[in-house]
Amino acid sequence: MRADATKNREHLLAVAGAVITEQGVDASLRDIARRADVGLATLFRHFPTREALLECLLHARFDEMAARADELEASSSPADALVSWLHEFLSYTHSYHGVVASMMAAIQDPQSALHASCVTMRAAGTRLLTRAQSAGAVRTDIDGTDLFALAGSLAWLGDQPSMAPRVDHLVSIVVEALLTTSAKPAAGPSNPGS
Amino acid sequence: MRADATKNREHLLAVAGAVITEQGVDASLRDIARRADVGLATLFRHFPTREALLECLLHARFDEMAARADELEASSSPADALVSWLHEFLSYTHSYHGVVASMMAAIQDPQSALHASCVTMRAAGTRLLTRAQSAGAVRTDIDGTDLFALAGSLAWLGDQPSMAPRVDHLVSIVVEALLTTSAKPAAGPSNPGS
DNA sequence: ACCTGAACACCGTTCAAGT
DNA sequence: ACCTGAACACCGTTCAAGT
Repeated sequence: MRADATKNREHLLAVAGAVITEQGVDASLRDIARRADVGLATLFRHFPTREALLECLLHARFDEMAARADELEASSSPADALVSWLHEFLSYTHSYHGVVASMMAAIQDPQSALHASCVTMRAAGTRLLTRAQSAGAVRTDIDGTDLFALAGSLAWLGDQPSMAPRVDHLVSIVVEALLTTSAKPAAGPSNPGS
Repeated sequence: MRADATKNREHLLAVAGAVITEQGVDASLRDIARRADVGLATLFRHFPTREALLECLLHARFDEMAARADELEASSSPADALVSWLHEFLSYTHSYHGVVASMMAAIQDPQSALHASCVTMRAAGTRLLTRAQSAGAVRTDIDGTDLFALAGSLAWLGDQPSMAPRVDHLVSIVVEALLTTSAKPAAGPSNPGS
């Protein structure tokens, strides 16, 4: 790649990151090119689709999230690791308005530039989920895609200004529904002590 | 209103209903006017905003949903009424792709043409929720807006083609989290038979 | 009183023409 | 090899001009 091309590409990514953080994933591509002082067609050749641009922006953080799952797997209890990771997923997606819709579309479209990253993300969550299920900490009637769906729907809720303040509360209710240890300790003492 | 105006208005509503059912709430208004064989400006004067058009399309069904809540209140147990109503809410919103996002925005914007209808809808759900809570059938740490949020997030999930098949399962999990009677019968024999 | 075509400022996408 | 301006077909919104 020619030197000016690399420079354009990097500058475009920086500007796109700022604009999308500010306006969401449906921000005007024309506006991004304009702010980057670059021809619109230049943006399109570097990133042939909006999703290709998104992928370059998100790739690093997606990998971090996968690595974070490994860390949590080593350092926390199965249930805590899963719950912590879910919270980090939510706070991350919250910084790019509308990104969950793109992720939901990409996860089942192998043609999408975002596909691989989403599969990686789902795999990381699935790892934590199955570990928690093996430990008997989480109900076994859901799989990694169900977890992905629940996380996505809660993330979407966080994108709605009217509902954002209540998301933490609703997350705790959904988490409680997943954990088998929430056996209503007050209700019945099935096996309380050792 | 002049006779031709009424005719235009009704024809526009019929066409808009068809197009939006087909393409979702973000369908092109220009396309709707075109299919209705009417000038674009005519559509704009009858319905000054997209939400005003949506409101006219949804109003009747919103009222039906509120009436349906009353019926269920009279005919079913508190828990069954709430769960049935939630399912009807989901199957209804499913027929207008993207409508839940509009509802979430409208519920806290009194300026929105959709505001009143959404408040009515939330009130209907709240009625069933508080009845179930009074009967001790549903957890008391959520209110009508939480219910609206959960219903909305599940409806959004149903709009995502990749996740639609799993929504029923996830709904049942969320419902179980709301009901206080879901004391995990398989886990511990607290009170199995009579 | 109501309708309409045209204008305006946007958008994503493509491509011939430049260097 | 890379960039760009201009063209194209869209979009929502507005308004002067028609009947």
